Amino acid sequence: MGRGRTEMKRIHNDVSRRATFGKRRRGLLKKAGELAVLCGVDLGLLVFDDGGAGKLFDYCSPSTSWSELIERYESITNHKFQFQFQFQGIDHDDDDQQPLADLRRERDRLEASVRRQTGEDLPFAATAAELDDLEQRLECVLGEVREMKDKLLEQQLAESYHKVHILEDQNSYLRRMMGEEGQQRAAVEASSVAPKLPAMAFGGSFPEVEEEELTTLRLWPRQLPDV
Amino acid sequence: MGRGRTEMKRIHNDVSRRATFGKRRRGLLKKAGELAVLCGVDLGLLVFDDGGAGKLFDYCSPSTSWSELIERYESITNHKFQFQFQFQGIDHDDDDQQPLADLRRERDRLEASVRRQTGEDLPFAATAAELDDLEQRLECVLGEVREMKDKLLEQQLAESYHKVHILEDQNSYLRRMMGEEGQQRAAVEASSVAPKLPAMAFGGSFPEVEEEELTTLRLWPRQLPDV
DNA sequence: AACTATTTATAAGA
DNA sequence: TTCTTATAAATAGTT
Repeated sequence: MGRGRTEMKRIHNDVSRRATFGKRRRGLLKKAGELAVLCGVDLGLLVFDDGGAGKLFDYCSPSTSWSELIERYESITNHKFQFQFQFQGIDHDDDDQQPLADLRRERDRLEASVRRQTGEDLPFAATAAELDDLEQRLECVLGEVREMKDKLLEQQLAESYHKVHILEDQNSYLRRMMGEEGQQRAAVEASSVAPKLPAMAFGGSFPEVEEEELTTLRLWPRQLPDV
Repeated sequence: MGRGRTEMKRIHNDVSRRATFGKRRRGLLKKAGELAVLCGVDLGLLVFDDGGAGKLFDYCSPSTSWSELIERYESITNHKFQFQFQFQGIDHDDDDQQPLADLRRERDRLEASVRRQTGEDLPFAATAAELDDLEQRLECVLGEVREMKDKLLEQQLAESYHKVHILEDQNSYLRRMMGEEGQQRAAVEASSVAPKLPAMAFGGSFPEVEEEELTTLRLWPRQLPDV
């Protein structure tokens, strides 16, 4: 797809290969997401970028997780993968983990002190490192969770403001349609939990919010990764 | 691509969903192969067909294998499936294993989602309560990990003090045995770097600490702390 | 990163 | 199902 057909072999020009990688990778991830959503199937896509940063791109369908996918794959293919425990430090480029750094430094100091006194390495070093690693990862995940919670609350708040606005509009329209005598009944608190007004309750004349608008403003668009 | 645009939601008509699944699945697998060949990268695609036969469709680039892909994925995302293994023998009650497994699964899902995340959109639906719960559990586990680490360090420190004490005893005994003339040479600072005293340096007469005692008091028992 | 000429994928129909 | 075809989407080459 493009200007001229593409030979199906490795692109040797470094620049065009990188460009193509970016474009096709994006396309593939998008299509993977589309397939998952349109057909409601579980799938996963893993792409490794060996050049440069050695990044990883992946997609897995919303209803599942990679560990689940792998488990299912294993059970189907009857393969058993041995996962090695490894402790290569994933460098955390962010230096904002000051208390953690302090803790680690303190521990290093203690270990060094003990080594100085005993001339022996700590046989627990592996376990201590494991705990350290575990702690780091937990901190990381906890941070992510908190961030997500913040975002969630923010969006929910925005959404509820939007809902209030819609309800106020409906309310005022309702009052106008019903006239003075029904006003007391219809004047519900806009900010309280208001039951959805039945669409056809007024002979189909009630001005529903446009479906299109509801779609674009809805809280959790099952949007495909725009990667 | 086709006659009319396609709404990106699950196709409800069973026949067209199946047809679309076949077409798009083939297309996706083809494009995955093209990306792998054109750009010379490692990638893998897993698609599960839940309906009917429960078939599995997959592709992985010629230069690699699924087990390798999974290993690389593990090492990059720092997933550890034996994560919970670290807690075995430390957890007192076995009831703690279930929340851990839950936590692990939750974390997998979370990490995948966060990685998928672009811009401000959260690609999966989560309630604030769920995140709250997750946060609490993470905090709890994090607390446990820190506690374990602290206890480890405490224990190691205490044991090193004990060892220092033994060395001091040996040292003073040594001084007594050697008499006044050797005292200067032997009186090393107990807390400084002390070269290991050769056991048989004094004709086998040096009163070694009892082996039995050394065992019970031995500094670094190769076992998990009995926390 | 944007653009656009083309190719490719595929939705609906046969 | 498979083939056909009109049309949407992806993208190669270019700027």
